[in-house]
Order: sequence, then C-alpha cells, then structure tokens
Amino acid sequence: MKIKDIAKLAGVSPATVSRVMNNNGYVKADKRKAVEAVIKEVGYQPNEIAKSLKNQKSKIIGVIVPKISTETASRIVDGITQVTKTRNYQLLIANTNQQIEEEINSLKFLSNKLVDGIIMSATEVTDQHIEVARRLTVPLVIIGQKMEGFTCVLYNNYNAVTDLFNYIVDSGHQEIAFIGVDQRDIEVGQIRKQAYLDGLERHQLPYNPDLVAIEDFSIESGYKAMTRILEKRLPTAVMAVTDHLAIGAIQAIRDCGYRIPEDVSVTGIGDIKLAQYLSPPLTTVHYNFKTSGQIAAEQLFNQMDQEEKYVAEDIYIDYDLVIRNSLKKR
Amino acid sequence: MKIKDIAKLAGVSPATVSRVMNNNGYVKADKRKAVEAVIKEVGYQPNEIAKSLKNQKSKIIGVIVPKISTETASRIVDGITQVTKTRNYQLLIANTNQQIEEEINSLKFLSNKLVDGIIMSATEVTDQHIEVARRLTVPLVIIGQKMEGFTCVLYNNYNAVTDLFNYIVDSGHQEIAFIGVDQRDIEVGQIRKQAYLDGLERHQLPYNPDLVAIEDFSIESGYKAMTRILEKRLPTAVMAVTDHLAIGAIQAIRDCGYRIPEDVSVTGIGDIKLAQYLSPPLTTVHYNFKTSGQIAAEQLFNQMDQEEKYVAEDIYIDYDLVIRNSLKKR
DNA sequence: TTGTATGCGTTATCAT
DNA sequence: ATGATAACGCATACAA
Repeated sequence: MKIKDIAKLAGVSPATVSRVMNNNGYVKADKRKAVEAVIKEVGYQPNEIAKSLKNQKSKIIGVIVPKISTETASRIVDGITQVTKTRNYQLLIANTNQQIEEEINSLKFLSNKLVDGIIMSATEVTDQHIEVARRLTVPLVIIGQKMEGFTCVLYNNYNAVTDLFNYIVDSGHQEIAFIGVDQRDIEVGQIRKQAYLDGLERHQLPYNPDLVAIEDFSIESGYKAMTRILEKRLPTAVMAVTDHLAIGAIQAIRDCGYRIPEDVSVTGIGDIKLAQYLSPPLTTVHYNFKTSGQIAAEQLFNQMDQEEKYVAEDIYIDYDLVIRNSLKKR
Repeated sequence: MKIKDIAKLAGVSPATVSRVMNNNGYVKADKRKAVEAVIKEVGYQPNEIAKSLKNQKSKIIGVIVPKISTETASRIVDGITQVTKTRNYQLLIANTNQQIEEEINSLKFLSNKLVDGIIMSATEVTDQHIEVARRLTVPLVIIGQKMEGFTCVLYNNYNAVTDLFNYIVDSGHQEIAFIGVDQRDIEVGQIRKQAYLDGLERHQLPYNPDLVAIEDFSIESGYKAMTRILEKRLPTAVMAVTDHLAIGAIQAIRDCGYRIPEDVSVTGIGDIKLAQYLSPPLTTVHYNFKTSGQIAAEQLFNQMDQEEKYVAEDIYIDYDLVIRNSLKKR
C-alpha cells in the first residue's frame, strides 16, 4: 500500500495525502478527513526508506559497541535510547566483538547515508580509526576514549584511580597489587595504570613488578592475573581496573585459602549493578554509563542540528568512590 | 559522491559502475579497473538507502526488546548479531522500556519497509500485539512468549521449574516459598508459578499463601517480596523465578539475621554470569539466551528466504539445572 | 487549495 | 560489453 493507492481511494492526489501525513501545506477539512479515514481504514504506514531517500535523512543513529552483551555497553545504549526516543530516532547497532577491523568497517558502512550520526564506544583508537573518521560525512561522537578532533565523552580515569589509590593507602595498605589490561586501550590500560604508578611514587612506595599483572577484560582474566601474583607474593590489597577483574581476583584469592577482606582487600572500577550484592560488597568507583550515553546522544544531536562546523569538545563524566566492605583498614 | 560522479570520473556510464560495484553483468577488464581505481581514489561508498529502495529490502533486522540494559536482552541481541553478521545484516534496536504501547508502535513502525524481518523478545502478549503482528508485511519471530501463528523461541519453563522443585524437595525441604512476577507475563509469571503449585500438589505439600509473593523483575523487588514473606513465616527454602529476585531475597534474609544456606536455601532461574561468583554461589537453572537469539535469527532468515507461506513452529531451548551452594540438604 | 511532475541514488531492462 | 532510461515511494516546486 503506497501513497498513490491511498490517493486513489480517497479521491485526491498523492500530494494531498502527503500533506495530510506530514501536516503541512494547505488541505481542506473535508479532504483531510477523507484521507485520514482511508489511512486508518487500510492501516497505511509510509515507506520509511523512500522518505529517507527523499528527505536525505534516515532518522537513524548508528551505535558501534565492542560487545553488546556487556553491562557497560548495554547501559550506554540504554542512555542513548533515552534521548533518541524523544527525537523519534531509531538505533542501528553494530556489535563489533572487539574486532578492530569490524569497527572500521562499521564506521564506513554506517556513514553511507544510512545513519544521520554515529556514536562509538571505543576501546582502542588506531590511526586507521582516525583516518576513516575524518572521511565521515556524518557527525561522530566517541565514548570512552580520546580522539583528536572529535567530541569525546570520557571517564575521568586518572583522577578516579588516584582517589581510589589514596583511599587504599590511607586505609593502611603498603603492598598494593595492580591488575590491568593491555596498553592499547589508552584510557583503561594506560591511564589507569599510570595513575597507579604515580600513586606509588607519590606515597614513596616501591614499584614491584611481581605485583602487577596485565590481562583481558574477563572475570577469568582476573582469576588468572591474581593467581600469577599470588605465586610470587601476597599483597594486602589488590586494585583491579574493572569490577569483573576484581571478581575473578577475589575468586582466586579464596581458592588459595585467604579471606577477603581480612587477609587481602580488593577493589574494582565501574560499579556494576551486582557489585553491592557480592560478599563482601565491592569497593569500587561508580561510573554512570547510562549518563555517558545520554550525553553522547545530546552532543550528537547538537552537531546534527547546526549547519556550521561544530567545535569538538571533551566531556568528562563524574565518578564516585563507593566504599564497601571488600577493603579493610589495617 | 554518487554513482553518476564516479561514472563521469571513470569515463563510463552509471550502469557500468553499478555492475562493477555489484559484480554482475559483463564489464571489460580495463573498464572495470578504471572504475575500481576511481572508487578507491575517492573512497566511494554507495548510498544504502537508495539501494534499499530499489532492491525493496534494507538488509536490516528489527529487534524489539523490553529493556536493553538487562543481561538477558543483551545476550539475546549478542546471539542475533552472531548470525546476522554472516548475512551482512544490520540490527535496528527498539528499546521499549517495558511499555506495551512502545512495543506495539515499534512493531508497526519497523515493518514499514524499514526492516526485512523482526525479532521480538516479549514479556507480555496482548490482543493488540497479535492484531498488529497479523498485519505485518515482514516475518516475525517471538522470543520468550508463545504467540499463536508465529514462530516462537521458548524456554521450557514448566519443566525447568518442575525439575528444580523436585530437586529442592529431594534435598529435604518442605516449606518452600515462591517469589514470582505478574501473571500477565505468561511464561515467567504464570507457567513458572503453575509448576510450583503443581509441584506442591505432586509432593502433597500444602499451599500456603503466606509463602508466596509477587513482584516486579528487579533485585529490589526480590528484597521486598522476601521481607513480606519473612514477616509471616520462615521457610526453609525460597524459589525465586529469576536470579535477580533471588539476589534480592538473599539480601533480605541476611538483613533479618539468617544465614544462607544454613537457615534458608535460595534458588534462582536464569544463571546470570555472576551467579557463580555470588557467595554462596547460586543454585539456578541455566538458560542459554545467546543461543535463543541465534535460533530466532536463523528461523527469521528461513522465513525471509522462502517465498511461500512458512509454517509457524515452537522451538524450545534447552536448560540445565545448575547445582551450587545456595541450597542445602536437610 | 489542489494536482502534476520531478528528483532523491540506485538497479535492471532494453537497446545498441 | 555498454549505455540510456525507467522505476522504487515519497515530498515538494510549481502550475493551476
């Protein structure tokens, strides 16, 4: 059923039907009523693709995430939908499974006039990313990583880890282990580690490579990393760069017969929903991922709305230290 | 940059460019090379919307979920992407926030030739759902609920709860509380409860309304429900219809000064990723949500591929009883 | 106030 | 083997 058919049934021209559908232009009350009657009668719904082609916009926002089945990603997406729905925009999700190549491809593909703007939650930013991003014909907002020349929504990782580190030291810990991720992830792998190293130095604590382990993002990685550390030395506290890593570490510590937090304290970062329901509840840093999605979407719409060149800006999301019982004062 | 421009730059007709892009029709090697050179040169990417209009298909699958920021939903979506990517299909996500109306709207909207097929993860199926679904011009697959006339991917809730109930009774429990959800959710609210009731009868256990509480899906709801039950009576075991409800219940039980599982045993359903990392690790039923997403997508493609009327079928997803330490033998 | 006709960017049909 | 052109369904400029 297309606009022509409706026109015929209502005894008017296609243009009139279009005017009724979009509520613009002049159309007499009786014709309008006739058209509306037919529309309701046959349950006519316009072809969105044809509209997109004609209007040169799809009312779709592309979202690129490294892995949708992750609490972080799904909360970001939730935040994005929160604001896109007020604008009647739809979300096209590209799940890249942490494959850099997939990410680049999605970036290219989505921009082919399929979407009006793109939000990308990134873990790693390569030169290739930047190159493709520069060629984009639609606005792009990045979440989670810094990318020169684009609006980025960032978590204040350095300050967060610093605050957390200070709190751990203030609680009387001197042997603080660190479980991190690959340095290619600038924000999580590099900055969080740097804050740890700077923390050691600031408190005149020695750097001990035996207390540092680098792994992937999974719970299992946390387990492996902690196991490696325990083979060499027993720290009094462990700082993991994500809650999942912390959970794996806790498991490993228990499997070695130690108690938490009596023997070893553990902290995470992220404050996943279940962090407070673990036992002991996890001391961590709360990031409001949903908010970051909302802000990214708002920024994107800002760029889409204004014709002139926008000014890229970095926006830092607030964080909160969440003190629970997985860390014990000594 | 459109096909016409490429044609001009390469000194050929638009038709030839199209042939090169799609690798069909005849085109001499030298012309092909010329066209390819220009395409690479200017980084040409075809307009997907125009292609969709012309081809009468968008290569987009619509996915309707009640709440994306939920482990269940995101794992289902993950499964769907797993198979859509092999077909070069994109995913359009409609996050309905558990609003029935939003669900209906999405169903209507997505079908307007915007998507080639729809997968809907449902919590409640109303007459309105069915009516709109029947008018759909694209195939539809339902996950999680039964809907007459459509292919449904279902969790075998009755059997799962029955197995779990039997296990609880076999472990020596007689006072078994039940925390459920609203009956409008047929599968989770109704069938799981019916299996509980039938379990009582089969084992000649009395039905005690004081031991049954109905709430929403959240952890907080589990807490509230359990608190209400504890005000009246102390069961030896609690069966919650989701892991989140179980987690809330555990919290409530502990806040009343009881130990788990020594004083009260608790079970969940779903086996969220963290279930095994709780203390005590949660006894639950494992559902492979990712698999259900994959199967739904495969079913959808089956329907999209064949021209003739397909036969709606119900597909049940396997489950596994996962015995952990939140339930104690008496 | 309404209708006719054109074009959005692509593909496919039909000539050549 | 290649090119001109119509058509996909809609919105809009222009004519009436």
